[in-house]
Amino acid sequence: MVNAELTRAFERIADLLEIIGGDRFRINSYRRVARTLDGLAEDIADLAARGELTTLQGVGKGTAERIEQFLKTGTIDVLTDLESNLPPGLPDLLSIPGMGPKKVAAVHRELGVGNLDDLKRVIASGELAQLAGFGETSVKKIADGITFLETSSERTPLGIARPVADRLADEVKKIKGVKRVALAGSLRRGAETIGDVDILCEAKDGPAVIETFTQAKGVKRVLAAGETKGSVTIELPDRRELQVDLRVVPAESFGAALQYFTGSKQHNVRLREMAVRKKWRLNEYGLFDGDKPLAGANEGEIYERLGLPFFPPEVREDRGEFEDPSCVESLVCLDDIRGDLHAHTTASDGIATIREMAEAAKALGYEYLAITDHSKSSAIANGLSIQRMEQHIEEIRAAGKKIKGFALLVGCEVDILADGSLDYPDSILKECDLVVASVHSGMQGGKSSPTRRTLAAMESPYVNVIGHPTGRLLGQRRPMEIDMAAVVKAAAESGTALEVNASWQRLDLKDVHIRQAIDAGAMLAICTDAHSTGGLSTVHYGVTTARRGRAAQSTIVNTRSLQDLRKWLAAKRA
DNA sequence: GCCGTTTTCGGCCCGACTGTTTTCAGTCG
Repeated sequence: MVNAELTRAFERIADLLEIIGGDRFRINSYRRVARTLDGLAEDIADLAARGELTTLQGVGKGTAERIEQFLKTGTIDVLTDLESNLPPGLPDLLSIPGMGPKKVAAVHRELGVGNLDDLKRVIASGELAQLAGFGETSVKKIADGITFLETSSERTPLGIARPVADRLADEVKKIKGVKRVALAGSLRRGAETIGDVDILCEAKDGPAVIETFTQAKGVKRVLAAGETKGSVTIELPDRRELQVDLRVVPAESFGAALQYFTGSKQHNVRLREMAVRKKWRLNEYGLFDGDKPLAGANEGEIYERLGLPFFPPEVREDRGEFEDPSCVESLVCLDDIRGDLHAHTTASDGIATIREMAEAAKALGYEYLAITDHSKSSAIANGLSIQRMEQHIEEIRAAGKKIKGFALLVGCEVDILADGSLDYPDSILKECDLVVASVHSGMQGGKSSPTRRTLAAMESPYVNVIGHPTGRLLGQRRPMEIDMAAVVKAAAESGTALEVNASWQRLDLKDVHIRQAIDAGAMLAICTDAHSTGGLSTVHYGVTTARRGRAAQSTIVNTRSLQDLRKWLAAKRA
C-alpha cells in the first residue's frame, strides 16, 4: 500500500521546510496530512480514484493535487525542489534529542554538515562547540542524544514498557509528600508501542520529589530536573534505554494535567481549539475563563464543560471520536468478555494441560474456553496429526464433563496452507465446536497470496475465526501484505470473525484495522492465543486495542453468552 | 496549506526546561 510511502513523503516535506525556516502553519498542515495518512486503513489510491481525497482531515485542494501527483509519478514537486537544495541526510539529524530545525540549519550552514557522520566529526574536532549558540554543555547534550538514539532505536512495545512504568509509579508513590500517582501518555492510551513513559503525581514540594525521583532504582541518566518536571532514562533488560518523565502538580490541577499529559497531542489540540471558540483557555493547569478556573481538579469536568462525553484514554487520537462522540457509550470493556476462543495446551506447544487451562479460564469468571491446538503442518509447534487430533477431541470432551458451570469448547487452530486449503479435512473440522484458521507459513509472498488464502479459508462453513490476520510480530516481523478491505468485506459477508489477538507481541488486528472491520460490518473476537494459564489474563491488551478501534461490545463475539455464541457458530454452518 | 455555529481572510494550542541569549530563543512534549 502506498499510504506509508506518502506519509513519509509529507513528513519529509515538513522536516525540510522546518530546516529552511518555512511558515510554521504550513509545516503543521503537512504534518497533519502525514498523520491522517498514517492512521488511514483504506488504500489512499482507492480514495483518490473515487475523488474523495478532500474528505480527509486536513486535506485541501493543494494536498489532494500533491497526492494525485505522487500516485501518478511517485514524486511530489514540492519535495523534489526541497531535496535538490539540501543534503539527503540532513532531516535525519532532527531525530537527535537536542537537535531542532534551527540547530540543524546552523550546522549545515556554518559547518557544511550534511549527515550524522559529519555531525560526529565536528563534535570530535571541537568545531561544533565554537559555533554561536553551541556551548560545551549543548554539544555534550547532542553527543548524548546521538548515543541515546543509537541505543534506543525503536519505540518500546506496550508489554515491555507497562511493567517498567508500574514499578516506577510504585517508587514515586513512596516518595515523601506524594499524594497520588497516575500513568499518562501513550501508555495510558494503550498504544501498541510507547515512545516514553509519562508519570504524573500530586505533591506540594515539586523540587524535592523530582530530586528523589532522579535517584530511583534503575535510572541510567538524568536528562532534566526542574521545579515540576524531571526526565530520566531507564535501562531495559536488552540494554536499550527508555525515557521516563515525571511531572509534579498540585491537587487543583491534577485532572487537567492528567488530561493534558495523556494526549494524544492531536486530541488535545482539538480540545484547546474548542476552548478557544468559547473564549476560554485550556492548559495543563485547568480550563479558564480569563482568570476564573472552570475545571481542573477532575479530568471528567474538562470534557463536561466543553460539552463532550468523557472520552476514555484509548479513543483520544483524533481519529473520529470528535465526529462520533456517541462511540463511547457502548465501548467494549474487560468485564464484557465471557470467554476465550483461542488457547493452546500441552497437546501442541502450550505448557498447561486442558484441565489447567479450563480451571484458569473459569477463575477469570469466564463462561467458556475453546481449546485450539495447532494442526499437523505446524510441525515446529508440535501440531496434531489427524489421529492425535481425533484423540484430543475426545480428551477435551471428557475434561469438559468434569468441570461444572463452565463450557469447554472443542476447537483447533488450523493452518491455512499455501494454496488456501485447510490443514484438516472437513471430517475433523465438523467435529469441532469452533475453528480458528491462521496463516503460519509462506508469509512473505506477494500481495495476492495471503489475501487469496485468507478469503479461501473464510469460505469454509467450519471456519469461525481468522487468527492474527496480518501475522505481524511487533518489532520483529512485518505484517503480511494483505488486502484488508477485501478481507473485512469477506468476513462480514461470510459470518467469520476476525481475531484481535491480545498478545502484546501481536496486537493483530491493530486499532485502525479494527475500525475498518467494524465499518465493513465484520465481527471480531478478542482472544489471547494463550500458551499458558497466565497467558489468558493478557486479554486486557486485546480489549484496550479494540477500544482504540472504538469497538462496541456488540461487535465482539466472545462477549456473548454461551447460548448466543453457539447460535452464531451454528449460523455459519447452516 | 487548511478552514469557517462570529470569518472565504486572517487566523491557526500552550507551557516547562535549558543554556548562554544579559532578556530569550530553541527544543520538547
